[in-house]
Amino acid sequence: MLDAKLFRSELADTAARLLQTRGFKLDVAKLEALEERRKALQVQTESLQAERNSRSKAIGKAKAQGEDIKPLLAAVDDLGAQLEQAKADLHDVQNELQSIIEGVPNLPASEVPLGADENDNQEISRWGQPHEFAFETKDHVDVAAGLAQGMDFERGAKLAGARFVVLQGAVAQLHRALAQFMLNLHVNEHGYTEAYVPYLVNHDTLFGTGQLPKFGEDLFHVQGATEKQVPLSLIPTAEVPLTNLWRDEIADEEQLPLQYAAHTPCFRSEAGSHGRDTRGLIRQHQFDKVELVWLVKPEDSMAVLEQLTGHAERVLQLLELPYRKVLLCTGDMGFGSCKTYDLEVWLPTQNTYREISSCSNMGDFQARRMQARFRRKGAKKPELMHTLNGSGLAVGRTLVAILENYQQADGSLKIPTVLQPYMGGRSEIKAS
RNA sequence: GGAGAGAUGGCAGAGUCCGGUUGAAUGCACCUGACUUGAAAUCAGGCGUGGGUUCACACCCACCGGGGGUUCGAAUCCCUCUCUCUCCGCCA
Repeated sequence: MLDAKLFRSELADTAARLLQTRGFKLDVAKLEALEERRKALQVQTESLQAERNSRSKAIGKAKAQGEDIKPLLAAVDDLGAQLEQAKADLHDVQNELQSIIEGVPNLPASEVPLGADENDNQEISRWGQPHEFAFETKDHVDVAAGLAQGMDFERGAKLAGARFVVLQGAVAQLHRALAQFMLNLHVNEHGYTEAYVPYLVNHDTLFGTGQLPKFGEDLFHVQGATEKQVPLSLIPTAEVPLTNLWRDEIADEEQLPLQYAAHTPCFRSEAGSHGRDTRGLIRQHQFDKVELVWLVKPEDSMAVLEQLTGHAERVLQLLELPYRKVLLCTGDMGFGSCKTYDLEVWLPTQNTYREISSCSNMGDFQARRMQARFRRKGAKKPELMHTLNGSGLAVGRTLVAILENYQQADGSLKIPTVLQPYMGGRSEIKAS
């Protein structure tokens, strides 16, 4: 959510920037009209309230002194109805304004390249050399099939439906090893606080990070057994619970920065993705991810984005997976982000780089929705924090990358050195 | 699942029965000043959040877990939801 001031004093400029950077059309005339109406109604409502308050006070005083309050009551007779009407009108206008403002994406940072879609993203760097295979490579589905059928999509479909999988044996173990390795790295070496969080969250929480009200159809929603229970939704990423840890709170300056890491499952309905990445583990309704979240002072957030991205890169480097780092253009960035780096891992069978991590500086966009603030030492007014998040990494896609990059001619799989301690010291998974 | 108690400012804790100058006593914490070589102690003052009008000074509105209601007026009365605690039952 952007600062309401941008829709008042700087409306024309804001609209121009949104259109230029995100192709987002702001209805300036409508906003101006609504704002004008809002101002008039709010002034009217508040002055009616002020009048009611003072008259009620007078009645109280008169009554305490034993005077006759009947004439005073009569004088206040029609105030109630007037006030009720003004309140209702104001409420309507404010709701309308609010729903427009809530739907406006964040403004990109000035250094973000202008562009319409992923074709305009800017490659920043590449790390590692894609391995030359002396044999015909199999994709991760086929590699896993040769490892005691460790990846079972038929059974996944039987149990739950399309885009679900069952992992078994050494492949399941490798999946777990990856998550453990990543979480340990971030907690032990990068200073993150490990967190275990709810996988179901309420709508206030989803509003805070920006999933609601606009992107509800990307989520799985859960209704309790009784009508009266509050509706919950499965988290699409641990960013949601981790960032919301500080919703409606004011931190002391010295408590910042806060950094959290969590390994959680993530659930996405993938509505609108029919036919995309239908084969394999790339796009599932349920996948695991190790997520990194920072809550920082505004002046630190850009530097922290570099640091955070570096932490995700470190995972790929230690796993010796070739990747590239991409700065997303204005048109390809997420709704709430002001600057995003994607990390893309090399997949030999697709002969291309595929997204495995996305690291974003959300600026104060989420903090404003959440009212997550901090107070500088000696300052009176609290300020909004900046929030950042990044995958470090998506576990399922990392498993894909390992199956494809570490496959051997005989159908076995080499285990990356750093994972071997998590695999009982084994250096390979034999073909079955 | 059954029975009961509760939710007030950064924290603790009055006020709620009997609605009225209560945005809320008091204590602690915190900030500023005085005293002190410095500190402690003491004294004086300050000290919630969001929003609106205004160039500004300032003024006004809302908020006592959330939502709704009664009333000229609600922290206080009524309904409802959520959460916390105690006891019993059940359970990974």
